[in-house]
Amino acid sequence: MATIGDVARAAGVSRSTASYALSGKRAISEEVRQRVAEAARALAYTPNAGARALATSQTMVLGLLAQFYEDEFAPAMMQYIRAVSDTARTLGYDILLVTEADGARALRRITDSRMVDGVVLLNIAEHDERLPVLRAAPRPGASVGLPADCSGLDVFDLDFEEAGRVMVDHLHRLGHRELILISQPEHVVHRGGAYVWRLRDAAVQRARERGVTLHAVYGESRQPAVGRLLNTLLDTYPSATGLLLNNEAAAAALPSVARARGLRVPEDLSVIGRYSDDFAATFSLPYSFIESAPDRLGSMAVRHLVRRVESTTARDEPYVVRFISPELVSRGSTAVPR
Amino acid sequence: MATIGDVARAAGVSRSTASYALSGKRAISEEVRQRVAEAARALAYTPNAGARALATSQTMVLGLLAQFYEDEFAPAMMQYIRAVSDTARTLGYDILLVTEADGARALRRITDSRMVDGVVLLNIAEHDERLPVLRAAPRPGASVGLPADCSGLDVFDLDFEEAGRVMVDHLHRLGHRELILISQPEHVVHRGGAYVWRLRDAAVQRARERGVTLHAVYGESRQPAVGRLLNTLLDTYPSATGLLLNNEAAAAALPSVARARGLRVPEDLSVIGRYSDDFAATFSLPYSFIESAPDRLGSMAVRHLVRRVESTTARDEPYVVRFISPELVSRGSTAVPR
DNA sequence: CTGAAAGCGCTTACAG
DNA sequence: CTGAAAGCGCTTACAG
Repeated sequence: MATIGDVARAAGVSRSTASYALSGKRAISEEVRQRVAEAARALAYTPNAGARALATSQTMVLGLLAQFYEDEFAPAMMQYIRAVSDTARTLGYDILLVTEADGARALRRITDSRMVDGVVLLNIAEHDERLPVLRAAPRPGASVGLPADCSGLDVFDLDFEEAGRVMVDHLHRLGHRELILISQPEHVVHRGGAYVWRLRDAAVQRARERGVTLHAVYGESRQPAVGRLLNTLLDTYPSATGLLLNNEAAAAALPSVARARGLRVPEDLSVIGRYSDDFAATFSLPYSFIESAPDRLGSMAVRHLVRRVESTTARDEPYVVRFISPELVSRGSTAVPR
Repeated sequence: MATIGDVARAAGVSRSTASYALSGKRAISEEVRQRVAEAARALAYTPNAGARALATSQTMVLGLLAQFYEDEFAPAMMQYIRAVSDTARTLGYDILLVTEADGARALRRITDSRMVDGVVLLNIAEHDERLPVLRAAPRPGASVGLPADCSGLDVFDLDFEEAGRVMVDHLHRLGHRELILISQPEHVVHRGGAYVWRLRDAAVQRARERGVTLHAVYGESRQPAVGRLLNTLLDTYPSATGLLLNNEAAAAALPSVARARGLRVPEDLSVIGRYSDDFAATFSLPYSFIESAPDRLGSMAVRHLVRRVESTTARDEPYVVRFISPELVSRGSTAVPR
């Protein structure tokens, strides 16, 4: 493989001149610039990334830390990964994907060894063990998801409280007075999935304010348990007219449960989910839903991170916590109660 | 961040001794070894990855090239990515994930710049434009999926021909004489998805040999089209007693279609799918299926790649093409025809 | 068993 | 506008 030295020799200039001609970081006579460009082209010169990283302390790589849990409904994760990866590439960065079970250790490894210029944390927990590591790390980070302590990183998340209120308000306005809310399984809360209780608590409170009866339960994340649960709930609360789903697996299972029970949506039951448009397409879910916007969140996280990485002034700006407002996408699955 | 020089100074030895003490690559007195280890620990020393890569020409990073297509059923991809990532980490490698639309260009970029020691290609097409780039690249590669020309890389795939035969034979043995095979959409074939016609052609031929009528059609990849297609086919071939699915979206859509038609499986219809165990769990598919084994394939690809990367003898061994034998996982969805 | 030195391939002040 | 040189942080022959 050709080095900058080969290019310089071929162009008849010094290595520094070749470097400057290629980077454009100082004035170069047009003639020399062309000779260097031509030599680089002819030799198919590509800078050695390691050497450049060593010289500049920049790798043009971002770490992406994804956590996987056995008991979790996986299809949602891919969209965040794609959003982060695509946005990063647009900005000139590659992605080092880390799926190690011990996220804290992995984070330390890739930042301490200077493999990455910054880091995006996915699937963040309320008291995420990666956070102290990130705060002590020599590289900045951003998270998708809201931890209890947001110091030392930029945070991006859906406004789950508002999402809960929007769900309740929407059905209340249509005249519903008894609703069921199925959240993620309780162990997701124990693991630190704050978005579960954030939506739930806000929905419960809003329901109380509106005089709406809300049966808030924790769900399951797998079939057939989640299907059974849906049936049990519909049996237990026959007078409930609306179903709120902060649980992807439950949403994916609902169509077949509804069909089996001969339950028409929205005539017999109004339904609002919380997932992404892409998820709805994959599972062909015919329900109105709060868009969880993984693409927007992933993209925002990367853009902010890159800004912090690249600008010396941005590096020391205060950290931000940014919420996306929930958008209710109508698919016609809500109506005046029966 | 501490450098090897800092460690050496703290331990009162030269940098080379510190390096050797840490790597164990030459004999070191136990006392010095301990002093160096202690100094490294105290200073939280982590080698700079770029510097090490420059000195050793090894990055300990593997590239993972994933292609995404708009018209594709995405959930399957994640399992390959996880398998590759987890296996790589086990072997001491990190993963550079590239999702760029222009895969050939991306491949050239990461290999020419020496960002990676080797490369895994996912979602490979029959005449994949990344292949010539890989053959010319200074780094070895492995693919999951079988291209037309396997020269210059290691290839791993499910034996889709055998899968087609196993499906037909299984139902033939039970007494079925008329079957429907739903493949991926035809545009997947046009794009170079050879596994589609590999399974299809083998199934067609085996059916002919066995005297079985096989209606082989291309499917859809999205709802609601795929649901409509299922209904149309079941209407068109009412005497067919078995359904073979080489199409994830169709498999995911079948339960609700069957329920809507009051169709019992396997009493009225025997069904065999082709997907992974994980996919079956996610969509709670109650059908017997040929395991597509993304974890095994991803893991094999990485192991072979790493062997080639690390061993000078393996580097020049002939390239391999390895097929996984299809395993029929019984879920009780096949029976003697009605 | 240990050290001084060269070299990996870049970038960027320093000097002219 | 251009070049010679230093330096980024490692590893590894070379020498003793």
